[in-house]
Amino acid sequence: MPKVSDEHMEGRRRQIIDAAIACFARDGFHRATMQDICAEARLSPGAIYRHFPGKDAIVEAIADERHAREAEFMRAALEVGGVDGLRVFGSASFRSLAAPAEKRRRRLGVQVWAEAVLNPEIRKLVMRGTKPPRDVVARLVREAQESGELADDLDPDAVGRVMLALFQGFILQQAWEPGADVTAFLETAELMVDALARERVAE
Amino acid sequence: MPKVSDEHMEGRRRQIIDAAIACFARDGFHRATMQDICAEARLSPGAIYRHFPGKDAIVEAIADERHAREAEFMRAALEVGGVDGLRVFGSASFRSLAAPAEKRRRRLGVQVWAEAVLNPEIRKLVMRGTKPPRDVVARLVREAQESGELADDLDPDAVGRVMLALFQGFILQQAWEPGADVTAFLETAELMVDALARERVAE
Amino acid sequence: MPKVSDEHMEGRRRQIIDAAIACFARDGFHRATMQDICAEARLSPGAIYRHFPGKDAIVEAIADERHAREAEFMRAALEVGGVDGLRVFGSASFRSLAAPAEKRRRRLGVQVWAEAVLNPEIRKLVMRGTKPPRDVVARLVREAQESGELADDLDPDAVGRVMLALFQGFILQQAWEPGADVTAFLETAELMVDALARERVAE
Amino acid sequence: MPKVSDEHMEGRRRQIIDAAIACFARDGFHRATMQDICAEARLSPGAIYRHFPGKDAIVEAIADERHAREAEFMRAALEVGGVDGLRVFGSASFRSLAAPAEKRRRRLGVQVWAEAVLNPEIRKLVMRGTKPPRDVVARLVREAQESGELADDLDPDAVGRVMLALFQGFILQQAWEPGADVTAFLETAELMVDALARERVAE
DNA sequence: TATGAATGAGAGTTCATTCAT
DNA sequence: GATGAATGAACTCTCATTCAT
Repeated sequence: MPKVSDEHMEGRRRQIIDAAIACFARDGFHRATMQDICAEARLSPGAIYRHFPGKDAIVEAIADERHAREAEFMRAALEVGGVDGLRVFGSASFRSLAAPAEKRRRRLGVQVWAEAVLNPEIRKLVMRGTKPPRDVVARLVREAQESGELADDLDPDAVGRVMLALFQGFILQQAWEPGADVTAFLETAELMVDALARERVAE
Repeated sequence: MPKVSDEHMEGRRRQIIDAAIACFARDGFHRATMQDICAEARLSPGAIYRHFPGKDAIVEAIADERHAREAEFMRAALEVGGVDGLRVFGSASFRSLAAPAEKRRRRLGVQVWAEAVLNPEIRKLVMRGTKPPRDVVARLVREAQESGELADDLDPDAVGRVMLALFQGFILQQAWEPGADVTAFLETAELMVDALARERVAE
Repeated sequence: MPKVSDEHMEGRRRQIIDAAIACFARDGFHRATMQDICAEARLSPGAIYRHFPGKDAIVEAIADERHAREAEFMRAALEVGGVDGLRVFGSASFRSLAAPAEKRRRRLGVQVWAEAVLNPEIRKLVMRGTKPPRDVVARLVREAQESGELADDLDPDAVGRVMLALFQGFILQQAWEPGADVTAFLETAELMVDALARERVAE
Repeated sequence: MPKVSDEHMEGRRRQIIDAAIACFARDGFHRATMQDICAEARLSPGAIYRHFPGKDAIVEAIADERHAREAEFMRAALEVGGVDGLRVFGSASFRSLAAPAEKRRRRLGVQVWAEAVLNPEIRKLVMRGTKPPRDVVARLVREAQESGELADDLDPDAVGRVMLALFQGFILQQAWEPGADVTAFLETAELMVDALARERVAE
């Protein structure tokens, strides 16, 4: 039972992870019980423990999954390059999170962040997801500095952190107020980036 | 020791809240047990339940306390007014959170945010703390627009949200990496604000 | 401070017992807390523990109080004597319990009975209250047998138990259904006694 | 051991109820702890909570079980009918409770009564058990009145209550004094019924 | 004498995890 | 491989009782 079993295994993992995502987004990691996840996945506890050694492992699997989504944006941004690449990356990332359908994703994200503060294992996983985007931004900033689009005194890594912070704050605020004005937020963020670039051009 | 003063009562509340803050920052709301809080406060369960009807109430009391800290910064910023007020408010707020001693405060803050996503009561409390700073920023932006320091097409409320997002992302990142480069982050954020203002002046 | 203190002591005891009666009748012995009794008595725990060594002692004091009420009926019944004395005693006892105002007394009585099953101390007290009425009935029956009013084959002690049982069942049923038809019950019970006597006369 | 039969399920319920009956009869509802019941049932807390949502539910299940025992007596009594049916019902019911082996049952019964005073849910259940016997008695009395065996001025429902009261008082007294003279009590009660009937015949 | 804040053992209940079937 | 009944440690919260004031 080799190949079929592997596919089956993978299918079960997905089924469990999806159920867990639904439960965790709804109730948080601690209030969601394994029984809740079993019910949501329509699986028995035994079946779940065959695929994950415990509740924490499911949390970790979810934390591990969170990145990778932006890989596509990053590739596209790097192709464009420079300040325009920055803009592409920024607005693509924002838009991917702003959709109402992403409400669950945002709620879950905040849970993962809080857990990452407490649990080094989770933190490692989460940072494995946040580091690449920051590096992409830093690289784009460096490119823009080399081409004269941006001032040299900007710290590329710090810009990476600042842009990440904007995303994070945005996700958090939307998790609290799903109806918050998303467009104005994005536009304002873009204006700030543009200002940095435009003033350079204006010199 | 009967008939104690209100001061004593208030002192006990502080003692419990401080103990709870320590426990929650260390282990999170859900992993910290009432026994942990009792041990930390060197008080018995009964003593704690005399002052709070349950664990949730302590969480709420803590969430309720989180704001008010910025009140001083806000007052100062409004006195200065305009883009300079914005700068004062921004750097004061950042600096107040960047100190290593605030590590616990940052960790706890992230816990509260996650809880606010799940618990409407906590959310209400948290937003009662985030709304005034956002409003102060919006007011300073409007002043700056009236005096011509900032472009009219900036949405003042959105700027409030963007600045709040910067703080939040900053706290989160520092909660994960207490050694992250704080100065560069702050400088970059200030550069962005300056850019908005400078380009206006440059026109 | 001799006499004044004694009166005061006794007054406090009454105050506490009355409060406890109210609480126990409302919630039962186990659900009523010492705090409830304190609140009802408008006294502090310390004050109560000065007069009673513990909750059980209050229960015992109450169980101890329950009898004595019928002493007057018993005296009157013995004066009348014979079957008529039986009738006097029966209807006086019933009537004293049937009044709506005695609802609390009935509820409390049932609590005490249940406790008496579990607690030998309480049981002793309760039986100290039930034995004399049974003995009075037995004595009246013996009188009636001697005067020929009742058949000799009646067991006087058993009649005492039967009459006590009628009271107890009546109290219980009324504790469950305060609106139960009391008059019909009493009349039926009297008819049964009368039948015993009448048939004797009829011979 | 998954997917067990309904029989197994029912068996566990019995096991738990039996353990609870033993504990409650010994210590009362409030002093018997869930741990006691677990120990008596040789089951873990979790196993019990799979079958009952809480301690109260076990109490209710027990209160609900108490009736039904008399169903057989009632059927037999109704077959016989009239005053003889009354006698059959009475002595069968008494004898079923008088056996020393029923000591536990009597103790538990008194606990349930006390609880029924406080808890409407239990009361409803208990009265669902006491109403049918009362109604059977009332029906037999009516039959006896129609056939001239009993006087028309007897209130059939009140006779039902009186007979129930006799049982209840008897159970209570025996719960207090397991060695009380049962035979004499029953004989006296029968004499009272007989007297009512005999005097009618004698007219 | 009275107060009431404080104690702390222990209550009912939950839930991550196991394992016989 | 899947099931789900069972486990039992650990949780939050209660409340009879004490004792410094």
